[in-house]
Amino acid sequence: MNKIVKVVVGLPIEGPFDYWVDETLRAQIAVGKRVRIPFGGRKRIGYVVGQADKSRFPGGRLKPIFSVIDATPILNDELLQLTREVSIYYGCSWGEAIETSLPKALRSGMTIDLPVTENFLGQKTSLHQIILLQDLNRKQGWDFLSENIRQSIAAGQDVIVLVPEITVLNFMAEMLKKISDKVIILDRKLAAKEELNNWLMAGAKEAKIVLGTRSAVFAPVHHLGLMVVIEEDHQSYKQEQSPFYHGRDVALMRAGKNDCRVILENCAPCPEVWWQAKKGTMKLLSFSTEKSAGMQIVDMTDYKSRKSVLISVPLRNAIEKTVRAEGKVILFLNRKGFSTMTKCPQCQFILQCPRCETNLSYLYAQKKMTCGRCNYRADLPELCPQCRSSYLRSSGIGIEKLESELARIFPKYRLGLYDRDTKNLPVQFDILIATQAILRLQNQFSVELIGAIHMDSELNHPDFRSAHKTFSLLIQLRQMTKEKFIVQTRLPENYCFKSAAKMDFKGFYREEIKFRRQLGLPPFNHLVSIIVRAAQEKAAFEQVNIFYRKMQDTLKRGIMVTEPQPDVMPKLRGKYRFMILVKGKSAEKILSFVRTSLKGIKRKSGAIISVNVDP
DNA sequence: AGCACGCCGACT
DNA sequence: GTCGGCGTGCTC
Repeated sequence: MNKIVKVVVGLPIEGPFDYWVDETLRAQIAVGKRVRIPFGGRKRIGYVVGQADKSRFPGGRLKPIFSVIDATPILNDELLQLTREVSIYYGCSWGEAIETSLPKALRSGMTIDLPVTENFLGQKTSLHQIILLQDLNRKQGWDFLSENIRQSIAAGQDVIVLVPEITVLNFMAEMLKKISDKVIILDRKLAAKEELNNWLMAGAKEAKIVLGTRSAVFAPVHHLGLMVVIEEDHQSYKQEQSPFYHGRDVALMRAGKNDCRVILENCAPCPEVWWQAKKGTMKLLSFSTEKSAGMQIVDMTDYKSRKSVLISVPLRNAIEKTVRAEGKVILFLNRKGFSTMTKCPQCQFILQCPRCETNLSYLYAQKKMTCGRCNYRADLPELCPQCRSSYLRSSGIGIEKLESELARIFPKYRLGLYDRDTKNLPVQFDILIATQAILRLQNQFSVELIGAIHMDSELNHPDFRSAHKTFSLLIQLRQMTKEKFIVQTRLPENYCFKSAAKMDFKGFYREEIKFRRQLGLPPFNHLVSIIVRAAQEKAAFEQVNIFYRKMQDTLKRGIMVTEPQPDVMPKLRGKYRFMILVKGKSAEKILSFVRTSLKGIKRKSGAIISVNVDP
């Protein structure tokens, strides 16, 4: 019965693979344990997913496993099933899904001493219910959340709370410690040893709160009662490498298996999620604002002619009034650094990243040119590197340039900067000039006035989520101001601004859903994006077209394929990128279509194809 | 993902 | 003649 084990590995190949188990190892074998195996001529770690008496492997005699690593399985049935489901949905191998679910210490084969605990999979412990919590009132929203968490803990159940990133995690940790003294933190950025320790504590028997980033959705808790996803649509929940999973969606999968409750929290929910609530799959719970700060839209088309006018008259007046009354101001500009383009006025040469071909930004504080996509850095050249006859001129506005403009306009005001790399909020300031990184602190402080310098850059992105992203930014910024919110735009008639000004959520989602329906975008279809990348542009281009032609030939009903186009990032880290979008009702059907199309096509050397479900 | 096997150009 | 290019295919 246990002569043969079925093993999967953390590689993009399906398996499972059969191995022979020597008699001396048979007693140790169990599903969910790690084993050391010979694989493709080298030693690897494999994960036992099954046992058998005989193998159907046609290749003759099986290789024997070297050893069994774990005394107790590190994966219980629930996590085995969950990772299996994740692998099917996102189109990766089971082994890859298992590997992303584990702390790095365990992937590297470290041995551990794990106590034996049973898990409660399949036992109906609570009502499976999904709540979409729209929390525009921090007090009531928090009361609701903490009450739910408290109830689960009191019932002896575990709670998993997912947060988008570390600042929110630290803040939430303090809040959650008021509810329970057992708050376990899980984050891939922890040191290997600490990560493993916390992972082990997450698996302990007593009820606890596991607080973590994306990967904490796989926390090995045994009696899951509630999952909370804070800022449900945050970008960081989507893994940008294979497996391209979304933390929120895996949370929903996991909750479905365990019959546990889910609370998805967001001020301006993702339209896909909003639609679920509208259809009744989820319950929408809205706590409205006690008092909403006034929002004023300033039409900047009038300012077009006058050069270098960043601050409109109404905004300037509001800043003066606020600072005079000893209030604080945030000016929002979603662009790091000083300038965004550096050009030679003589020969028109533009400084670009050698790997991404994007214009380099200048970081004034660091005196460096940098690429916003990769981590390329260079010094600012004295003269034009091409014609050597002129100094370079910079244009394009980042927060550092805005700071210098403001220093000119308001020489007496204290100015501060805040972006992704800012560690601490400036201690004293009258005006804080910030990128969207400021939203990390949205629950931690607020100001009297927020001015958005131009909100249009987001809206002009060729991304079907851009309208919602803009709306969401507007709503979140508005929540951070106590008195006034001024938005400068050249698109004042756009529904994002109009509905945000009126706090008209229904209006916004009605428009957005209409737009999504017309174009057959989520939630009405699933999207799968296929990115073909290669160092040689020709290789990438030819590969994507080979693939596209094959897809055309084998096209199925209900599946739509767009023509290949350069990706939003046409070149990244030295690789040219082309994209195909596939649309269809079911992600699984799209994926199986993509798989069959992929089979037997001619492969161009150096071209890499990656498949991203729900990009 | 690696690594081995396999079929066409410049070397001692 | 052989060394080696990377194109193709497999890993129990």
